[in-house]
Amino acid sequence: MGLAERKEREKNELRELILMKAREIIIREGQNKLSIRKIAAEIEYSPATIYLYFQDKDEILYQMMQKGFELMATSMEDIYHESSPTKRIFLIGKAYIRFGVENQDWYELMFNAVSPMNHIERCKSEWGPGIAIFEYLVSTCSEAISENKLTTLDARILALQLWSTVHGLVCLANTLRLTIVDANCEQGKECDLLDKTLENSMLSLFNYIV
Amino acid sequence: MGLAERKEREKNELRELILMKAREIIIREGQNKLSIRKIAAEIEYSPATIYLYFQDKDEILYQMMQKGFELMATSMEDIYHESSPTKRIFLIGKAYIRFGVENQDWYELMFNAVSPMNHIERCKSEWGPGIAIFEYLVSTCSEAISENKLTTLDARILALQLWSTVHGLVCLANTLRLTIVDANCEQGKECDLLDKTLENSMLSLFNYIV
DNA sequence: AAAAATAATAAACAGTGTTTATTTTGTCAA
DNA sequence: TTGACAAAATAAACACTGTTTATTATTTTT
Repeated sequence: MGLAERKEREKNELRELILMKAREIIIREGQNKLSIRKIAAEIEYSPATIYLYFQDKDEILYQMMQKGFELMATSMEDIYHESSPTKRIFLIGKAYIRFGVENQDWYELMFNAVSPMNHIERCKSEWGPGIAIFEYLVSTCSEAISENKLTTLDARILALQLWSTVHGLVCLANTLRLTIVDANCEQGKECDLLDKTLENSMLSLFNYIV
Repeated sequence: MGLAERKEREKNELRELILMKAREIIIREGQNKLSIRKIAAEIEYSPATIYLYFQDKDEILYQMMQKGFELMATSMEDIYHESSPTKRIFLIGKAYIRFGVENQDWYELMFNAVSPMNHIERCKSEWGPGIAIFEYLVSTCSEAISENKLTTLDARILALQLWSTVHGLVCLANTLRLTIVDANCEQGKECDLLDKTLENSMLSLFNYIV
């Protein structure tokens, strides 16, 4: 008697519909324009209904964050083909920055927003995809370190250095701080400064061996 | 006839009172709890009155940002005594991170918030104190480069590398991303990872000469 | 003292997230 | 098929938010 299953399926379908619409709104109007009431209006349910499927707005944002990680993962797929770990790190950095400036709302959600993290407090150690990306970077750093015989370097610290650099760059760019420091670097468009700084960071981090 | 002056003074006094209360609220309850109505209640005026002294909330946030820069500047005062530019850069980095994690709300306003920047759009090139700090870093980098005879380095790029790294670290720490990646690094308290990464960055950025 | 200018406000508008009590809908046994 | 029960959906309210407008109170000037 597939009744319970059907019920379950229907519940999941509405859950997915809510997330889908939320995604559409974020893409169309930006993250800060997303509201429970707007989702409700678009799926033609009352706002209260959404609370039968999600604990609160934070949980929706948390789910959106997960979707963002999926997006990022697919945008980085072709990098894995690169065999040289050093070059791979460079490509990861470039792709990371690219994703960050081209998907500002997702990026904000994934790496800057605190409200979806409030939700994590409850279901501890659930920032899975985020950790996965970082751990991938760590192991790539390990490979690169042994390839370049830079035994003095700690892979974890190196990974964090890289992450901080690109994260810092993306944040500064997205919040218009680079525009101010360097007028040539306008929001949205490809910015030399970003690439140049990343390149320099790579060079110095690998002790000018690259 | 000091009437116009008195009027002007009174107007400025209320302006300052508004900013003072806003500051108190931010310190007491955090930036996202700051509201026009709360300020109004605390200064015992109606919310509408505030709009006679400030265009909108963004302008208040912008003014708060300026206060934040003053705060940061005073917290960095003793660094100027250091004569070695290389050491000075390191001290700036440490002080920057320290300020960032200890004054999260100010930091958010100064280096991450977009809404006060909306206000900048109107009164272009007004992120003065922010630029000042960056330019100070650039010139310190220049000194350090010539001191260490690293003529291949561009002072501006180097400054941006440094800024990105510390900014990235502060952001990751403040938004709980470091907590997740490294369980030993809890919010608020001094975190080894921050210092270690900064140290490593300094080492690599200066080509292991330091 | 009357007129003009300035300052302050009450009330409304259009939003926000969330909760509670109520109503509608669907399921299942008698 | 009908009545009982459970599940799903909602209307309405609560407590907020930023901002505007028309009105009232105060102060200055004539």
